[in-house]
Amino acid sequence: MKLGAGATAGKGRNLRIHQALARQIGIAILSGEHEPGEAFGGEIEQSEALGVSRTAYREAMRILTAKGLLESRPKAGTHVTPRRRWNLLDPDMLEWMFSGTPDERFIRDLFELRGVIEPAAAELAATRHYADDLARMDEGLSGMRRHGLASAEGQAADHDFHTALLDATRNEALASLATSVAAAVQWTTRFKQRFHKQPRDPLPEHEALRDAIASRKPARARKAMEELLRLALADMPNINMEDPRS
Amino acid sequence: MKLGAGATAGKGRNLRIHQALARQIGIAILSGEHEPGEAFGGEIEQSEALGVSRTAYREAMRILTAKGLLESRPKAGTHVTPRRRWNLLDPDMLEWMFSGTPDERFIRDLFELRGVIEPAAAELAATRHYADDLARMDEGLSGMRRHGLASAEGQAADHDFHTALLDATRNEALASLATSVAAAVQWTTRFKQRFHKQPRDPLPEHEALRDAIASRKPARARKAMEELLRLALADMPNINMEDPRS
DNA sequence: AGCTCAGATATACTCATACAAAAAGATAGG
DNA sequence: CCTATCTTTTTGTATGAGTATATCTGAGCT
Repeated sequence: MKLGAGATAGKGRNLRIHQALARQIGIAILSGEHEPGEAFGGEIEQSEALGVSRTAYREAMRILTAKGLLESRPKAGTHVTPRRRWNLLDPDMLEWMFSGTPDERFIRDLFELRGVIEPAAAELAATRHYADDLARMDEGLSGMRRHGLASAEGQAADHDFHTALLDATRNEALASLATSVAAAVQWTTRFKQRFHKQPRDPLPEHEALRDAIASRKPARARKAMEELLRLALADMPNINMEDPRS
Repeated sequence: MKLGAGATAGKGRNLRIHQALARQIGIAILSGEHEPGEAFGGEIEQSEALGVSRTAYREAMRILTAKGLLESRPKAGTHVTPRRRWNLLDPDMLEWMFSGTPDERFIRDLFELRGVIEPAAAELAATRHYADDLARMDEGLSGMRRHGLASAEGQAADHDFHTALLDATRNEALASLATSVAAAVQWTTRFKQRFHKQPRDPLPEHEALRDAIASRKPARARKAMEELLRLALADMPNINMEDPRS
């Protein structure tokens, strides 16, 4: 089993062996290739099968353990932990999860989380933001205007806008959910691009939101964000927010 | 510099060297002993200074890198990453953060996050919960009744109640915030115990919340959770939710 | 003076091997 | 049948050698 060069188009660049291994095995676990509770083979066996040294293999295991995917004890061996213990909102985990075919149900969950976090964040940002927060949001907006949401630059600008908003809450706990929110945003737009040839331009709502925050109206900011999310959801016809079972 | 046996009373049990090291260094970084951007010494130098092998030291670094605290490149060395990249909501990180004297401002942030997550979660749980979710919540409640919130068992039962509620949302993204919410809950009660000799019993609100969920009334469940949080906040006189700057 | 490129160098990274510690499982004793 | 001890498997730790790569240096060119 080879890894390394261009393992996964787009993101698989220049990773050290232990990182590439962690990514590869992490993706395998997240995609359901290994059941929770399943025992991995011993270190020697596995590292040889993968064609890497025991050192590199062990360092990969440390990474996966740190993210709650594995646990290992002497004599007992290494096992996949129950899903409940996985740090699903970890940035790397999200990247791994979405590197392949993402689970539609988890995208729904993420979008729902976004629906919980962002309206509250908008409200807080409206009262607490500083000038530079607004500047960052405006920069994001102009980037979206310039490049459009079809391009990678435009999507990055969208990302920046939402991250700036979360930072403006002056709440580090909320701000560290930026990656999770960004993942939801990313897949929202990706779905839109997939289903509509001519997707609706979400810029007006973004600007309304920005203005509500700039004028320090918390209630209006929340409403603006909720409207933005409502319209975003409307563009994802295949996502059903009502039924929790797939 | 010694580590190992009983490093931090209460939690420092039976950790392997790499885990103990990661914990120790992680705590040091989180408590501000190392500025973001600061360069660590080389592996050889550091591992010798700590009296451990390079293997163990490197594995500790892998763990800390996985949590976003460090990054390292050949020739450049190992540096502390900017705070914005830290995975503050990672369970281990929370444990490390609260092992010493916790930052009061971050507790405020966590409580605010709780205030965003839990009302929404209560609303969702009311419509989506299954019988076993309710059973778990009831078990938590009876544990709180039996032991009281002054005891460790009672606090664990409280923890279980809130975790069961998050699980009842059938949303894995929300559920994986359980540890963060639990940390906030834990410090809420800890503050209460510290300031009031005879802290108010929060059981009535918990029961009202449970009943609202059991009878599948989303709006009432949200209200009940908001009331619970309002009263909890009232018992923390030193936490000021208005001023974002400490 | 500024830029491009080639080389030197420091540093993390990988590998192989040996040994230590821990914990699950087997075995003997009560 | 339960308890304690011994055995053995598996991860954990240590060490030394060698590799790869990003940064830095400086020469040569524009």
